[in-house]
Amino acid sequence: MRLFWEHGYEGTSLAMLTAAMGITPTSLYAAFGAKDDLFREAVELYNSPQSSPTDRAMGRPTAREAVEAMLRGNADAYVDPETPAGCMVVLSGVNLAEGNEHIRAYLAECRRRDHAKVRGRIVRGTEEGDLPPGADADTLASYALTVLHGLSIQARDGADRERVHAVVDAAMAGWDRLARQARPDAASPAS
Amino acid sequence: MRLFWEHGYEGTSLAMLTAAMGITPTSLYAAFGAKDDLFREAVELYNSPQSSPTDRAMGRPTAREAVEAMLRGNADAYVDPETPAGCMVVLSGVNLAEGNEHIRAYLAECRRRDHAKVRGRIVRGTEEGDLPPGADADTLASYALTVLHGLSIQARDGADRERVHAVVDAAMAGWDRLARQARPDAASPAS
DNA sequence: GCAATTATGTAGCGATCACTACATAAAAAT
DNA sequence: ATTTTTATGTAGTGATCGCTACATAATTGC
Repeated sequence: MRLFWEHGYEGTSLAMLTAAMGITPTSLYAAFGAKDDLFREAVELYNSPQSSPTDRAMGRPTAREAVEAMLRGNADAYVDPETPAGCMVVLSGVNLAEGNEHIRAYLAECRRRDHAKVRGRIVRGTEEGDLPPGADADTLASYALTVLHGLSIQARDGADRERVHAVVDAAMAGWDRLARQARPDAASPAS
Repeated sequence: MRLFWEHGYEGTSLAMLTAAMGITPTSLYAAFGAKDDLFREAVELYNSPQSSPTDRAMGRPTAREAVEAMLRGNADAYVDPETPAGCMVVLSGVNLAEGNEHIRAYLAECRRRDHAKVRGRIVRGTEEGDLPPGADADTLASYALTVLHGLSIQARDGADRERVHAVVDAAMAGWDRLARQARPDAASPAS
């Protein structure tokens, strides 16, 4: 997982994997199947609920707190010196040769699910009243995930904890105003 | 440039490059040198001032307009169906095998220069008075670039023009409030 | 026209890629 | 104890990687 996380799918060779695991290619293939099977298992481990800051954050009492906690929890993980910088789902399948597009598609699907999680939490916020009823959940979620994905690049470029939290501060500064902007198809408020 | 843009440095093979250019490896090496030399030339072409939305945007009359124009100009380019999605500088050197770290370092330096450009434009805004004097230029620039970098991922994931512009709307919604937040070392305003 | 130079194509270099046939070693079943 | 099954290591598969020696073709200088 750490090798794929750091070097990406194609940047990680079987030789690197077998050396890190202390086993031979035969054993690796017997245990995990092909390279992309192993990669999927590594991504699933990365996304496991007990270690996912996103899943934990969604439980916060309000949508705003949930989004902010998601950004901060992930930001902390991105700059953790114990692990590779940034998010594995964002960074491990960007550069692919012809024939490996399914890796990108798989990771894009993971990101799409994250978007759906955040979007769902925001919708819940409008239902529970901590967000205005006309708030544009889709755009709010896209905005939150854009910042989240951007933080992966910042982390890879060496941003420290203070820096990424300052960016989260900045990202959240406009939240309330943003939430008041109704989605285009929402019914007009009765002035 | 388009091949490197789409597939990244290692995802683009010499065979792909020679096929696209219609020349043989010998001619390619005679004209451009090694693969990383060609890559650098491609990035320089990508970053050429006459086609850089960022450079054009920095000329806007206020810092806020400059940042917003930078985001919108790049966002338009990221979703242009005529070119690969997202930003070449952000996306072409993410996954690298051992031994090619200099490619990431080169692109990270490009991104650092973009940060410096935006930061410089924001500082100018504080000097010219269209931003409060204590505005935290470093954090504002980091925030703008985080959104910018995140937009590259959104574009790769298939976001369309409407979507990325909605994200830019969201990103700019908090700008004025953000600009009023003084940097930590700024002198306290009188009263 | 002829020699020197430059440009281009062919073929193949060693290295590494993901992956596997084969043989051996350990474990389980009978 | 013997056979069957499972696990593991060795060695090497064809393919492709970036790159280049060599030969030929086009161009240039005189």
